[in-house]
Amino acid sequence: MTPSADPNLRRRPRQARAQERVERILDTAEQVFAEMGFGAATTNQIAQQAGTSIGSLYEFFPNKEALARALADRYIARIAPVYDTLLVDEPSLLGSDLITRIVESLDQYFREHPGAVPVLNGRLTSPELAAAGERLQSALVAGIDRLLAVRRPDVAAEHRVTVAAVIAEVTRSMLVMADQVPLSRRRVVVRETERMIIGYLTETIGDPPPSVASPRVKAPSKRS
Amino acid sequence: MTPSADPNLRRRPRQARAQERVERILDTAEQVFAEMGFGAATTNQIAQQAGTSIGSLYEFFPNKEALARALADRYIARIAPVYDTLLVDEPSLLGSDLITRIVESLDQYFREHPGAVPVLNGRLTSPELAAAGERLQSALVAGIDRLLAVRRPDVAAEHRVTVAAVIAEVTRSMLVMADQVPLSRRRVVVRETERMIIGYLTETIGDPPPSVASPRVKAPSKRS
DNA sequence: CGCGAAACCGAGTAGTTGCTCGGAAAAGTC
DNA sequence: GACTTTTCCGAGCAACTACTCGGTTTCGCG
Repeated sequence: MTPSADPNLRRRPRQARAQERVERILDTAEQVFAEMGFGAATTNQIAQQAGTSIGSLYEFFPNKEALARALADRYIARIAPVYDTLLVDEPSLLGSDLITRIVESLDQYFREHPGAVPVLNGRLTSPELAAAGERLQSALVAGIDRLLAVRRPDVAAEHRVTVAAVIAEVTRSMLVMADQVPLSRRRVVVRETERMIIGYLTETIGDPPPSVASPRVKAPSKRS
Repeated sequence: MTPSADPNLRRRPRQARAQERVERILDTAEQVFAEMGFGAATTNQIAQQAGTSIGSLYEFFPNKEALARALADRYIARIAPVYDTLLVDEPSLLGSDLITRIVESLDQYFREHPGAVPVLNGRLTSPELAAAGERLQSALVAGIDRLLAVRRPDVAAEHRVTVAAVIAEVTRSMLVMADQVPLSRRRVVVRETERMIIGYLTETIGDPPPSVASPRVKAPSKRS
């Protein structure tokens, strides 16, 4: 069985030892790309820092760009399930709770996968990685747009997509900021992000959907 | 008078011809750094694309990093007056008008100096340029914080600086987004940015709207 | 003009980079 | 064990990089 050959790999690692090595190379590449940018990073350094040899690196990866591509693919694959659960609608949730869920989940993901931040941030100067970041962001916009469409079918599509894009962008940039702030302030920043977006959403589109025949919803009294 | 020798220049250009050349080199470097990142950019390409020779480039700039440093300094110098007028308080202005002024002025600046966007964006992988971007952002945070302090001396300083940082970050990221969006939608994005920040500010710190009730912004053909 | 200073040039240099290749070691299979 | 396949290695190569240098052209000014 050939599980669809990866075009980013010159040869698929068959033994566990080699698979781990490939992963370790990717982990290191992620780190080095984030530190000095794609252009300035050297494959020799990546290999050495990954505790292997350039020979081994090029045994599996045909060239430097393939490294970036494989990295990008890995991000997409890893974050896909998060997006899937995130962007599935649950009618029992208020709009504001939806925002909270999105922001909190992404924040948690970034805490657990620090290397993903530069990708979302767009700080990695490589066409492949930049494209991956944009794909991720587009998926987020589309998902939020879908959620909005379900809740407020009366809002014009054009306006809706603008709102979705704004929400996605603020989410992204604020979470990146939260990631760079001292750990003790991280929660504060995340909460401010949620407050800001919820305020914007409410004012823009009108959070409580009175017209829709929605089953009653619990109203957690949270705000001031 | 000797206007304090520039440490980024190996020799100061004395003739107009040379000064223009230096500027052109900086303009090109800005463009090339933005396109491919500092690490991947080559000085030979910069020289060629600037319509000059590497010899001339190195006649004035001692090395590649100095190029980035000079570029950073030029940004700081160019944007300083904008910040100065922006962040000076005018008591006649409402808080919301202050926000509008800040966002509009920065947007105008970015429209007139497209090369500045990547710097603010943090997309330029060079310690010097990244530091310049951060300095700019810090200045913006400090300025907003000052404005807030004057208007709401009762708000705790710690909270105030958080709010200022949030406002500055959203301003930055949204203006970068506005810059990358089709020109026809740019105004829309800028306006949404203002609405969002004003809403956040009002809710957070309670902007006292003395006379007029808060203007219900843009509710196009939809009732709630 | 003339002449010194400033500006300009680009082939060349030392060093670095991405990447190859032949062979040694380890793992899998019988 | 013996034989095959996979994995690993790192010296070395062609290409490219940042940067130099000696020489030429242009400017400023009397």
